[in-house]
Parts: sequence; C-alpha cells; structure tokens
Amino acid sequence: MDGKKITLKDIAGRAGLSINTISRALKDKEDIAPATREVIKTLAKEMGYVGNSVAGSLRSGHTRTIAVIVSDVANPHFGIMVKDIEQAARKHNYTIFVINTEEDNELEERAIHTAISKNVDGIIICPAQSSTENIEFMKRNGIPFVLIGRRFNDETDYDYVICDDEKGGYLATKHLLDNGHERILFLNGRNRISSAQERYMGYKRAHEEAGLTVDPLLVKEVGYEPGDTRKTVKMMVENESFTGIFAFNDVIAWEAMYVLQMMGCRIPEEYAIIGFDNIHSRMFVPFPLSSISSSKGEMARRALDILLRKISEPNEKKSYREVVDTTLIWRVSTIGNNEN
Amino acid sequence: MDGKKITLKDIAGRAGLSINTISRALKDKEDIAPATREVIKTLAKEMGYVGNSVAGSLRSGHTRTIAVIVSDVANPHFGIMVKDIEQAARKHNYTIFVINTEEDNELEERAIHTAISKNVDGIIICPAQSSTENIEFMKRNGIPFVLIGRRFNDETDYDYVICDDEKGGYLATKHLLDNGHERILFLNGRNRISSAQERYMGYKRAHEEAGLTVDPLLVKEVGYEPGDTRKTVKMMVENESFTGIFAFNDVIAWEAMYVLQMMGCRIPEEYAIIGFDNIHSRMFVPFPLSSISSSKGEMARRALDILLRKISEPNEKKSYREVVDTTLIWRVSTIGNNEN
DNA sequence: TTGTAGGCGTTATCAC
DNA sequence: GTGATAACGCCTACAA
Repeated sequence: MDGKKITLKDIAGRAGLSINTISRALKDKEDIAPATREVIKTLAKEMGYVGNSVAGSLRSGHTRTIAVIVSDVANPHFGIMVKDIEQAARKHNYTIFVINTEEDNELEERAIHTAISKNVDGIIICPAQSSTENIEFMKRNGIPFVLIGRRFNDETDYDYVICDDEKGGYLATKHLLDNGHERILFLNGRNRISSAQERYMGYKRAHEEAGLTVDPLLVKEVGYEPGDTRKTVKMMVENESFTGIFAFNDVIAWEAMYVLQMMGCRIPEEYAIIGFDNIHSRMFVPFPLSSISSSKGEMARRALDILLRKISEPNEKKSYREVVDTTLIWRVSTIGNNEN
Repeated sequence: MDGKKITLKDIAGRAGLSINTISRALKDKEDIAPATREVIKTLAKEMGYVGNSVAGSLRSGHTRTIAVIVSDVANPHFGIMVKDIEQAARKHNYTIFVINTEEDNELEERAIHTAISKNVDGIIICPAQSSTENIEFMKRNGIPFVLIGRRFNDETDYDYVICDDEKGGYLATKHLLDNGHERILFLNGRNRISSAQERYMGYKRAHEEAGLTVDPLLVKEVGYEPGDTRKTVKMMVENESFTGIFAFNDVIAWEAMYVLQMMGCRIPEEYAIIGFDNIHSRMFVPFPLSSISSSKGEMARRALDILLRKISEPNEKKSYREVVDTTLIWRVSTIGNNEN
C-alpha cells in the first residue's frame, strides 16, 4: 500500500496466481472463473492497485493522451479553449498535456518535441507562426495534429479549425462605421499571425465598402505583454484623432478601456470600443464590451473531433479546413443603451 | 520519416551498429568514440528521431510528468496558477497534465486515478473537498502530492500551499468597515471549501473588532455557475439593506458589479465592492476592482518546488504547510479617487 | 480456466 | 569503444 507502486506482479504474488490471470480478471475477460475474478478484484482494490497505462501503451502503441499547445493558458481566450478541449477529451478517455509557447518559436519547437517524445496520440496547437518549420516537423514525423485559431495560407495543407476572422474584422469595423465612427484605431495582434492578417482584411473591406481608405497610422500591432497596449493607447490618444477602437481580442480591449478611463475619457461617448472573442459569454465583467463571438467551445470540440478522427483513421487522406462562423455582439461599449 | 515512428532500432539498422551504441551516443555518454557519436547524431536528426521517453520511463521509473488538478482552467484564478506551474515545471523539464474537476467529487476521483495510471511523478491538486477520501487515496497510494489553495483542518497532515485566507477576509472586511460600511454582503464560495471557511473567519473577526456582529442573512454561498451570483445579488439588493460587498473571488465580484450596473446602481457610491485574487495584476479590466492579492505566482512556484522536493526525496518525512501572505489592494470600486 | 512466452522501446550492467 | 542481455509492467497469442 504505502510506498512503492502496486503492480500486477504484486497481486499475483499475493494471490498465488499468474500475472496474466490477474490482468485478465481485472479487465473482465470472459475466460476467468467468476469466483477467481471476484477474489482478484477485491484483492486489487484492497491493495490500492491502479493500472500502469504507460506500460500498456508501450505495447498497444497509443497513450490516450494528447498535447494542447497554446500561447498562454492564463489568457482567458486560451483558458476557455483548453478547458473545453479537456472536457471533450475526458469524455473520450483522453488526458491532455498543456504546454505554453509564450508565442516563442523555440518554446514551440520544444513543446512539440516533448509531446512527441511522450508519445501523445495527437496534438492540437495554436501555432506561433514564426515559421512553418515546427509544423513541417510534425508533418514529417507523422503525428496527427490540428491547428486551432490560426492557419497557414500558402499552399500547405495543414488541417485547421479557425473562426471566420475576416468576417469578424469586417463586422466589428462595419459596426463602428455604421455608428458614425470614421476613424477607427485597430489594435491588432502580431502581424505574423494569420488571424491578425485576416481580421485586418475585414477591417479593410468594411472601410472600402463605406468608400473610405484605411489610414495606416491607425493600425497598430500590440504584443501580449500588458504594458504594450497601455503605451500604444496612450500614445495614440495623444497624437492621433479617432473615435472608434477595434481590438484584436477582449483582453486588449479591456486594457484599452482601462487606460482610457484612467485618462478621463468616456466610453462610448468619446471612444466606442469593440473587442474579439466575446469572453463576456463565459465570464461577466463589469463594463459590457461589444465583441465578436468566435464560438471557442465549438472550435475546441471540432478540433478535438478532427484530431480523434485522424488518430483512429490514420490512412484517411482527408483535409480538414473548418471555419466557424463569427457574429457581432453589441453592448454598451459601442452603443450607450442596450440591455446585454 | 513519414508514417511510423523512428526508433533506436531503425537508426541502429541504418548505421550498422547496436541499439545500445545508438542510445549511448545520443545521450552523450563518454564511452563512445567522438566520430561515431557525430555520425549517429547526424543520422538521428536526418531520420527525424524523437526519443520515446515513455519507454524509457518504464525502466527509469519516473516520467518527468506531473498532474495539475483544478476546478476549472477557464477561471482566470486557476488559469494563472496553471500557467505559472507549467512555466516553472518546464524549467525543470517536467510536463503537466491538466485535468478539471468542476468541483465534483467523482471527477476528482477519476482525475487522480487517471494521473496515477499515467505514472505521473506527482500531483498538484486544488481539492474539491467533498470528502477526504480522494486525498486519502493518494496518501495510501504513495504518490507525492501537494494541495494548493485549500487545506484540511482536522488532524490530517497533507502538505499544502495556501494563501492567508483568514487575513485576506479580515483585510477586505476591515477595509469596508473603515470606509463606513456597516452592513457588508459576503458573497462567499462553497461552505465546504477551506478557503471559504477561513475568509469567513476573517470577515467575522473584522466585525467583532469593530464591535459589530455578523448578520447571517448577509452571508451567502454562491457556486461557480454564472447565473448563481446574478440571482443572489438581485435578490439581496431587493430584500436586504447593505452598502458593502465582499466577494469570494474577483470573478464573482465582477459579475456582482455587472448585475448592480444593470440594476442602475452606482459603484462605489451606492455599493462598495471588493474581491479576492487580484486578477487585475495580470489582466487589466476596465473597472478597477479592489481586491486581496494572494500571490498566485508564488503559490504556484512554491507548490511545484515542494512537489519536486518530495519526488526527489521520497523518504524525507517532512511536512509542508505554507501560508503565503495576503495584502489589500484598493482601487476605485471601494473608494472613488485612487489611481491604481 | 489458467499459465507460459515474447515483445513494445529504452536503459543499466556487464562482457568482449 | 561497442555489443549482448535482462529488465521495466503490461498485453496478445498460444499452450496446457
């Protein structure tokens, strides 16, 4: 009990039976005498036996484990996604490794190596997109994987589940334009990230449709570090004129609102602001922020389903390119009176 | 390359050397000719070899994997903690499983079984505290573990790292009392949870010190479900008189603020509100919420250090009972003019 | 109904 | 310096 881990061998010793009789009894195989089975089961429970699935996986070839590699679980966007993936995976008896890349290429590489060396059955990854090397490595290695939230646009055919970022960017921008904001600051994510690029395309399309051209001075790249947004917003308010703000995600939007409040600006009277991810749907925050809903739950479940499919049907040569719809959710941060 | 996983055997075949030589060369053992070593390493990289640490662990007995079992990673409180644990673990070459219990006893039991069956070297767990059974099971099993955020107060001696909940509850309550709020609604967590109990003790002590008695009608238990807080706050505002609110955590506090705003109440003029966890330190949200800082980062790192210590020194019979200090961080949700 | 043999991929030990 | 062998814990296949 206390101390070393109980193995089938230990039980076999105590029961005076062979290791594999124990193994089969515990797995409810037909060919064991009911009486023996009961004795063994009781004994196993008594001794606190917990199977060593790692040893089993060496034989079977699969671990019922997948790796989830994201930038940062502390960011609610990823936290929610990871939670939903774990929950869905659990239903299929899978366990998940969580590894953060902090948007760093080397950490991402290490994460993938770690995952593969731990024999995961598959990987769900939100790629840092510093290059395609790491993804290419997974491909060559033959490990099943699915990209989540970001994709590669060139000819590569990596499977992915994303949300309709272009549409989201369009909807957010159009919403602001429709409400009379002609100069819209776009606090975008890192340029190298596909979702940032695509949201920008939407931002541009909305402008064009309204007969406006995008002012490049109003498009800013902000990183994940808290101070980043703060500095940018402060600088922009002091130097540029604009009345609308479209933020790459809700966390950035919140920080922008925070900074504006500190500077004594009123929302939405002076600045209307809209985010992305609609975290409000999972977590109430005091000041209701307009946002683009990206159905993280659906993305998470779809990504897992696809991954499990690829794991169980390794020879199926199908490509998965899923784009989950995005919708506009408006609240008081862009329009004063609304009851959401 | 593509398809099946490369093993030492494959490399050995190609190199015309024994499996063993390959293994030792890749691990930079001294007794391999430098030239051979180079050849092997190049070949391994070329073939895309990634060691199978699972197989190795069968021999070595450790997996360099730990399980982190929490209620819900999507809750920023846990998200931040998990992130910090992962980051620290990574530095020690450990990988983490993340499993959510959703505060459910059975899921917790399953999580522990899964972790043990996957041969983790140790477990960091925020216990659901429905009973001590699950914890007792880990103890009997002999797996090293550390409780985080909650503890058991009876004679049991499970190792833990918590924050000073009693002091936190006291500071929060005293802060409100000091600002003239004599009737303070306490939106507490589940009663069975030690941190909820201890924060309540602090709430009570602050009242007593001020010569007041706690009105039991003002102490409410709220669950994790979003709707829960909403209903409670609405009901309390309509039926009871109070001017201060102390929430078990920031997420609950935010939702309370949200509901109050919807009801047209002003903060802090009509209701002063303070939370717990100081999530604002990691994530800016528009309306700065007073809170109790519980140093999640420090708790996470301490818990990991202790766990690693217990893993490496299994015979050391030391008890770890760490209480990280809590401090008051006040912002505009309790006092109108402050620049935090 | 139960036991024996072999193997999953790696590593420690010891022999050559 | 390199190779053979056994072992980690379990499971499949087959033998008794």
